[in-house]
Amino acid sequence: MSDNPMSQSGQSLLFLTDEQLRKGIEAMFFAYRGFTADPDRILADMEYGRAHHRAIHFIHRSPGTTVNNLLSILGVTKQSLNRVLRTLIEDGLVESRIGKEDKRERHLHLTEKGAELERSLSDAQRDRMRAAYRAAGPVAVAGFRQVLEAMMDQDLRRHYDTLKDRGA
Amino acid sequence: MSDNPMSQSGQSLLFLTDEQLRKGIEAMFFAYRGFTADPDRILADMEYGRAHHRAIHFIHRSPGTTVNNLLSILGVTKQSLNRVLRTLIEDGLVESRIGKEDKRERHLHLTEKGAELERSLSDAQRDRMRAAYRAAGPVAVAGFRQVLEAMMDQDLRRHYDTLKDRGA
DNA sequence: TTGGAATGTCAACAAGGCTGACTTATCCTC
DNA sequence: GAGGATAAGTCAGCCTTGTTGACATTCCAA
Repeated sequence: MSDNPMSQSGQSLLFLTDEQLRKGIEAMFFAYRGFTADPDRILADMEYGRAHHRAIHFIHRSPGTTVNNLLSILGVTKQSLNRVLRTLIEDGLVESRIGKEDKRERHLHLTEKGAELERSLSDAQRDRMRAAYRAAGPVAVAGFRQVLEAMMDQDLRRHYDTLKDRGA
Repeated sequence: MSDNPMSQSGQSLLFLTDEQLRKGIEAMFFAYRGFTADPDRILADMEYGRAHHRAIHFIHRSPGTTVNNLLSILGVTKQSLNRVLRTLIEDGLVESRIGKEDKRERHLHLTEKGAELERSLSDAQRDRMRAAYRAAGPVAVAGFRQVLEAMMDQDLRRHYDTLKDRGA
């Protein structure tokens, strides 16, 4: 199972050693903590958590999305999402409109108040991302995105691509 | 707050637009799901969760580490860690040895059984990481690591560097 | 028109974070 | 040697956010 770094017709595959992979795994772990730290701090002051942030983010990205669609993006059960959604609706951050075509569906939109929170959360997260991007430079950023995209599950990748293409 | 892509003496800063940053944020979100998916599947069959995986990983990485040190790496409270650690010790995956120098300390080690689980978890996670690395290539991987390292909090970065240097 | 499929809601439970208060054992300094 | 500081562990109780199960509503196709 251990790698042979110089196999494959002499081409250097040193970046595929177990040691390099382990470093990548730990980098993901620590970086993700930083990635969520700023929004988490904002949310902690209110009675919301990371789940609320995720819902707000994707409703902002896809206004009018249905609960079912949101469900498959977030990868949680509808009961779990529902609890989060209910508090957001009660607090007047999200609006749930009964579908015109199919009355079983609920279409989700941010209210002005919801959009405000979304901005403060994504500003915080973007600031950190921008600092990291700036420090690493454009070539590194391209590589960063490539590796992340290759790391996704295929069905999640579908959602990601759909979102990616929309506002480009 | 919106970016001016062509500022800074004509140098292209297109990779710092809000849109690019948003794509990076979503890439992190979806990729992290993939990153944890395989170990999660293995753990779900047993009565363990992601918290157990993290403890096992870092005990494996730093055999003999103290509870306090593990605490600061994982960034959780001792009550939270203790719950996890207790089950691992009871199940014979982790051994807790009283310190030779300082008898207040407990030094943590994986048992053979614990090392076995660690291998099966990290094999699964490494397989995915390897596939992503291979698909993206060495240049992309270098960029990936640079951006992640720039994204960490400074105090976490310390832990990361300490670990990184050890087995290199 | 009726039964199955899909959408969404309510209730209850579990994992794993958290705080606070406390004990025990050990170390170290005055 | 006494007393404060430190390492570890414990108990109790709370919150968020996952889960399953049961159920109502709506749509659509046989």
